Amino acid sequence: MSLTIGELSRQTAVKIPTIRYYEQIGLLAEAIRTEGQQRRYAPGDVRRLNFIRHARELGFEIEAIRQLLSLANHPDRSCGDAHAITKAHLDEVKDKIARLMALRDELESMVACDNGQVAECRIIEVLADHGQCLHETH
Amino acid sequence: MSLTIGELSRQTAVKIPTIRYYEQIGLLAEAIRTEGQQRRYAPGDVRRLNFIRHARELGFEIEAIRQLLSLANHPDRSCGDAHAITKAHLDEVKDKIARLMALRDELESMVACDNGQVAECRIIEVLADHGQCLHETH
DNA sequence: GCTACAACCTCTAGCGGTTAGAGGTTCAAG
DNA sequence: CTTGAACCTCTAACCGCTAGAGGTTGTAGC
Repeated sequence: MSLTIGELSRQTAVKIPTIRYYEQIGLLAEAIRTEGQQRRYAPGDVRRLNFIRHARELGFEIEAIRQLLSLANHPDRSCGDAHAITKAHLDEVKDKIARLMALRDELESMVACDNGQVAECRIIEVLADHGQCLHETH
Repeated sequence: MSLTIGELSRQTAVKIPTIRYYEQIGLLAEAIRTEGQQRRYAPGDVRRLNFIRHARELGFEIEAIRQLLSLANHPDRSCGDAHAITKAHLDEVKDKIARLMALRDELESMVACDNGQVAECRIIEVLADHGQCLHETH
């Protein structure tokens, strides 16, 4: 029923030192220990860690994840607070999407370079002179 | 004709410690120095640093930029390498967009919470569905 | 029970890519 | 020739990990 840190690591694709790091910074609760001080985990920890990993992959900062997690287990908190926190994260995500889409278009036009010589390569040109950008970054 | 590090910084929007860091890691050539050991830059350095800054803004890693710079300095070579580097980066960006859009949809449905009673708050519900047993740390 | 050994433990130190500060020196305008 | 903004080096911090050294524990097979 209970998992070792290695099993938790395999089930979540989060490396062992990272799990210990998350515990250290308080993102994961301190694990239960055996007599010999080895960590043991419950299935709930797998889900929680998967949530963290997914959020990290999406570029959320640790502090943001801390907020998202606390949202989930603070049913006593007023709905308005939860709403505000979630909305702020949503706005961040929307902004990130917009910026990434601009970047995608820019990279796509750069990739249109058809393997000629560097002298005519659009990638090198665009990087050398950002006035050629499709969109202003920032 | 020659620029101080401060002037180079203003012209490229790259902070002074960052310029010195780039020199330290060999991304920028060692600057020529005055008698009193202060760095002086030529207009060519402005172009090179703008190239670097722009590539960083586009999310290229330092090592990728190092490769792109060496390509840019050899206009006789095929741009296939630059193409490959850019293409790999583009794929990453596209993947990130897809993931963020999925998350945005999740968050959007959570935000549909209309400030009702806590027991019926959709935000708590949705978060609970996505990561059950999200125990609060501490 | 006992042994072998994979897996665990803590601790320190490093990574990339910057940024901030302390404490001292240089350059150029007035 | 004085002033002070801008420069210098050096160290250390930041985030979010990751690797290694050196020692201990848990468990499977005998």
